[in-house]
Amino acid sequence: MTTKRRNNSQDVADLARVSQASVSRAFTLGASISAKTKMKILAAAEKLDYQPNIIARSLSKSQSGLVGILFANWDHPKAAEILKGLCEAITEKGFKPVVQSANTTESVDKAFTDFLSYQVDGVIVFSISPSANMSALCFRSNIPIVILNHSTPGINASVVTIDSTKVGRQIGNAVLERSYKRITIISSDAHSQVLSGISDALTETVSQAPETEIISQLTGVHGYEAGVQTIIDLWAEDVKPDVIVCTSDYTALGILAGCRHKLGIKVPEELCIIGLGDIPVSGWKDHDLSTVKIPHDELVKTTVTTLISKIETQSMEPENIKLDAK
Amino acid sequence: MTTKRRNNSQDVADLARVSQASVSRAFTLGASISAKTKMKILAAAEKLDYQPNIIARSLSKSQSGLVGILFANWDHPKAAEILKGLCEAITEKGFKPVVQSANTTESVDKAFTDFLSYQVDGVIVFSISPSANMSALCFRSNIPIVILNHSTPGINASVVTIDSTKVGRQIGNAVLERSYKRITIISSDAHSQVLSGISDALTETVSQAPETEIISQLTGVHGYEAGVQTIIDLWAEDVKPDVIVCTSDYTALGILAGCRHKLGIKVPEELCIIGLGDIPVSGWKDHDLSTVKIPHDELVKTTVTTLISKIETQSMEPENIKLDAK
DNA sequence: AGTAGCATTGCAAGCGCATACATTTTGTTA
DNA sequence: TAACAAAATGTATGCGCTTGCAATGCTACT
Repeated sequence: MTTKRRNNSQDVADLARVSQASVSRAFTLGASISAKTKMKILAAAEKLDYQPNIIARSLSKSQSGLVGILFANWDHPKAAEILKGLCEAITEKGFKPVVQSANTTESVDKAFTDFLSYQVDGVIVFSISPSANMSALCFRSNIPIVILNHSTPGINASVVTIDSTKVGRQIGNAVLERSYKRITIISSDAHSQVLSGISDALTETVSQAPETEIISQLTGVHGYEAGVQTIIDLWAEDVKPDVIVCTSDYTALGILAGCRHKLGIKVPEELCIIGLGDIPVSGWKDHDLSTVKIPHDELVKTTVTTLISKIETQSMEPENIKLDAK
Repeated sequence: MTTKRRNNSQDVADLARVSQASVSRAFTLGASISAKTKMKILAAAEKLDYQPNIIARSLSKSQSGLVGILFANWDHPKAAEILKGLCEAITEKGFKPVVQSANTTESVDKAFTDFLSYQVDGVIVFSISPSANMSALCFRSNIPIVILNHSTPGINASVVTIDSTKVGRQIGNAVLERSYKRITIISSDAHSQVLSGISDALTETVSQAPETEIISQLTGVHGYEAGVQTIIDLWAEDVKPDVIVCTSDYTALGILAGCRHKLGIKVPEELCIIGLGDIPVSGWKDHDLSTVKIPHDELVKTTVTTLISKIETQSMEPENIKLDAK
């Protein structure tokens, strides 16, 4: 079977008895063209299944309308929601998202060079940072980068995160209000900026109450099973906090299960568990967790808005945007 | 700030003192070029931050290397995993995924025309079907479509699904083996092919055992809360199955919670709950569900492989591929 | 040395569209 | 109705790359 060529603007022009340029104008918003010929052209286009070839348009306008999304953390409880939000917001702004998955340094670099090849107009990075090399390259090429949910100092890129210091203070205040005394912090990622922000602010806040203290801090605990094990270990070592602050809701659920089914600890009577992340499960009736709500939707929208505005203004100024959590 | 033009192949050619065509060949696998000049060109390219402009390449080769992913069901428990799998598999094959979100008829059509504009080489559709119009248009334009996890007859597209008939038989056999007598089927999507396949095969299988029957079948039940309510309603109406087959694991969890916390029904002693979907929660220790495992990974890989092979062979033959579940 | 045969390289013509510029048409005003 | 401004259209070029074809360089063999 011979592959029949797609119809192009010239074909439409011939059918409508106008010049190719007019066809182009008919499909360009605000171009100088009369209503009458525009009608004629659109009719002809319809008849020929014609759609402007955006690849060609991209080439001649030297901007592709593509936004690269580099997605690292697919295990994030809200991964689907976040990606959906990004894609929809990007589409709504008249761009198209090209998604790449990457989590090692090499694959991130590879993804970035691919993005450059595809002439993306901007890049959104989720839960990871590009190498200094790549961010510099993008900077030279005038391609703005916005990083969501991860912050690395010294990168030529804008960053959108939650205000972890504020979250830490909020948790701290909540803890003080309820007169808890012994705090344990459990997190998965030891190097997370969010963690250290929370940890610092929490430490500072509770330091004002003489009898309240952080009795232990564990990192590298990730997921449900690990949560179960962790709480068992803590009790075995006789480390018994009355509040546990947990940076992942899944882990929080594991801790909860461990308390109830293995150790017979009453939650929330004997032990209060505070999670961070707002996974849907946590709202279910048979669990009782306190959760810090992260405004993912707002984070996502802000990210896209920031990027698009940078694309349109050709601005490469790095911005640092922090949103409040609840 | 004046936007400096990205370097192009001519710039590299000038620096390396060769023709522009040679630069192109240096970046084309298997092109006729000597090792020596290739080195020289690559060095020059490196120096200039040069990356071939894939947009231009696409235009001249009239194939974009883009694959459209139309993603409808972001609430699917494995949405992130599936999308990740699709993106990675597509990238691995040397293509790039462009993701669109759509669930209404109009937005699907819009997404498809966008895909056509972007000259995608193929389209993957998840959990929804394109309109007959669009599939016909793609057919005329030689753009293969593969639909994952949804089947609509009479569409010019290939379909990859699980073999629901076989799943239905498997469940049926399991039910018979354990001598359950009264079956209730609960599903979210009334029009799902998967459901009817399971339902039919299950009906047929259990019809061989005289005392076993399907006592009720509910559709439109979706999510945890709905599951809780449903089981309460059933018991209130004195409809008391000893097995519930549930096409969504979230709903299954709701039913489970309802049994245990609201009605005091012992699971699995008094009632067996069978879920379909394999969400991670279901493996947790404090739940006891039977789950039909769906080989998402295999489905995803098969989908991509099928699409790419169609792209490369220019084949528009619709295929119907069914995989086994466990 | 001469030359056939092959590997390299250069040349130039597109790919489909946008757009600066030239040209024609339309509308406006005296 | 002439004269001129504004709007509409056509013409021609370029975006950066691939690729058919022609020209060149090289090897091997007589």
